[in-house]
Amino acid sequence: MSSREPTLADVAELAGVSLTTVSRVLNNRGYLSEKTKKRVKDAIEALGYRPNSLARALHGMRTQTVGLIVPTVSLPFFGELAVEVENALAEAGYRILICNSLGRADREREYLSLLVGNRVDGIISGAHNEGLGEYDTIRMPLVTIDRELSPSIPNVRCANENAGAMATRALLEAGSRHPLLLTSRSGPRNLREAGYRAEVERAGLHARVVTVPFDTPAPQRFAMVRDALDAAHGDEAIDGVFATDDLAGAEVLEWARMRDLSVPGDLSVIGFDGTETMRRALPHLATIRQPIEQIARAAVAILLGQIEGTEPRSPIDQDGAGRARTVEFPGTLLRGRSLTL
Amino acid sequence: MSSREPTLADVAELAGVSLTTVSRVLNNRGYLSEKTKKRVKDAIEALGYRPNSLARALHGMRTQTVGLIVPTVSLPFFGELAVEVENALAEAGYRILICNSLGRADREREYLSLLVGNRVDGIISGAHNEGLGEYDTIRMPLVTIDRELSPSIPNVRCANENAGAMATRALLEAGSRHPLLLTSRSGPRNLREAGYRAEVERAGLHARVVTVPFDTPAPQRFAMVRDALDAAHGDEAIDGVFATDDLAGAEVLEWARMRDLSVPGDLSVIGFDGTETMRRALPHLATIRQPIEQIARAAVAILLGQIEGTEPRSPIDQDGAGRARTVEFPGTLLRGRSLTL
DNA sequence: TTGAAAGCGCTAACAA
DNA sequence: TTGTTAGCGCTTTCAA
Repeated sequence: MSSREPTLADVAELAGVSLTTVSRVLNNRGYLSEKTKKRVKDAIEALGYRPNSLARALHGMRTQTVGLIVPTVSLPFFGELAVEVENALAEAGYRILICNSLGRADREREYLSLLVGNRVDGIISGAHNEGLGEYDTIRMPLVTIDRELSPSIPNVRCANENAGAMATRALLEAGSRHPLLLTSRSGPRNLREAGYRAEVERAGLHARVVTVPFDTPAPQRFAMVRDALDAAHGDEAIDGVFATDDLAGAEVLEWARMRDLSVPGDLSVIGFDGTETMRRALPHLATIRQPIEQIARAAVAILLGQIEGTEPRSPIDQDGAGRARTVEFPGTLLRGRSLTL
Repeated sequence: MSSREPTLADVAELAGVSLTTVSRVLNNRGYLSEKTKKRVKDAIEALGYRPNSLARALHGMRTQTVGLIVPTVSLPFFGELAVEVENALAEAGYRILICNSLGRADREREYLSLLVGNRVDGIISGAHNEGLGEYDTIRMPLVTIDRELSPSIPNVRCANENAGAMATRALLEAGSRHPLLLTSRSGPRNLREAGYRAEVERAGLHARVVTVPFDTPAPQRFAMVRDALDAAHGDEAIDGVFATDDLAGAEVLEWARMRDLSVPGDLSVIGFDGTETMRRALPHLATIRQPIEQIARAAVAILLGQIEGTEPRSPIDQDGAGRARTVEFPGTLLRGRSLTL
């Protein structure tokens, strides 16, 4: 807009000192007389000068910026995760560059490039399309959240398998004999599913898994849930559902209402995540709360340890071998009317 | 990690050409023989070279980055807004730097400084603590979303006053005679409130407004809503509530359940925002949907117009005088079981 | 078709 | 206590 941003030189000229002196005042380094200090500060004030962080970073210094890649901050879990990561970073004087991959590999690839191009000091990824080779190219500190990318990259997450078992147990204790799992992608990498399967088998029951992909667009999504649940229900009456996220849990509740199933009379429901937003929206939905703040803090601590080259001697996990650390935090069962009255 | 990122010089050396040539290949400028082009490209590939955008931007060029300030992306409205803004920007080759002010003036101030320091090309602010003088210092393109900051700064928003009236009318049509407004800050700048008041008066009824600040921490928040509604209800039975955001609407529903008020039998409820997340979580909550995508696109269009110096001759609004444009998009009434069965 | 050299705004030796 | 100077990685005249 109005002309260009003032530079160090402008300040120096106005204050009648050299560039170095201004730089010193800015960084509070070396010996300065109070008088020049004041003169420089006044000049800075008068011009509304703000140091150009790009030039600063170019000098080989840190950018003090960390990239965070998530599927989309519009989902409460990732939104809250982003804010917690931002808070943890802010305490250490770092800032965050948030990237929404939307679950698309091309966007994730692009963002990875962007982050490297912007010389962030490190990356936290909570969204990795499996098989994105680009991560191997990354020459900077990297930590993943939730999904594990590779055994050589530190991973922080909720103890998903335990939590999955906990949720399933809660359904069984509420009397469910035919508990069903509603998740977004089934497979061996789905640890919540593994917990569910283990617990169901232990009870001598059989597992039933229904899948609705995470990134299904809004209009079709509920229809898919409805159809899938209808099909399963016709097969053998569903009397309990463990949905691996709370929004899916909400859809189960809506389905139950449509089909005149009383909750928890005919059907118990438990979700996953326990974000603040979903607690406010549906306080009666039982769920497993992920310790988002702890996860964010641990991820940041590990990353900053790598960046600053001083692996913090944190109490959390330590892997003797060459393998990176994996840190798991337990989830918390939040009971609610959707489970037991 | 492994050593440092490769630079232009590294590529040039490996390819056996000059820096200029590599730069040319990168930017596809000037005449190059196919042979050198290929040699350079191979070298880039081999080294995994990624241009340093900071150095590039330092050269007075655009950073192709726009800052977005919102209270917090953990709230669905702002989360979805951020993603839409990001999408609109991406189409134009720009990226986004998301900042969560958390409603704190100090953090907003800090972020403003950060954005200027990072030489973003422009700022979109959806979170302005009133009376933050810093905005006057901003020498770059600036657009506000929702709340108006100053008449000289373009503002894009939902037609809040109309929408507030629409919501109120919906309650009245559903039979409410004592509709109450639940909002986060009451006052003349609250346009949804203005719409509510106008409609209530037109119907010859009296306005009742209950306030629970936006940034009340989770545990206290519901208690405050409950107490305030209890007090109002004891005063004169509430038979309708217009909550100026859907999460507050959800709390009203919860309060009604606690107090054994049937919805919509005893009490009609309508919220505001209509985000995808809240539609999934509470599809039966009537609401006014804000056209988030349109808002985001318009804000980006206006901002890029300023940045690129070609005010797009958009159909939307045009202000003859020196005042900036204000763009309003209508909200949409989404009926639901909380209003009428 | 290619290269040499200056400079973007800043920091950091090295002098004075 | 302050200033001079040489880069950081890149783009861009101006020459060749």
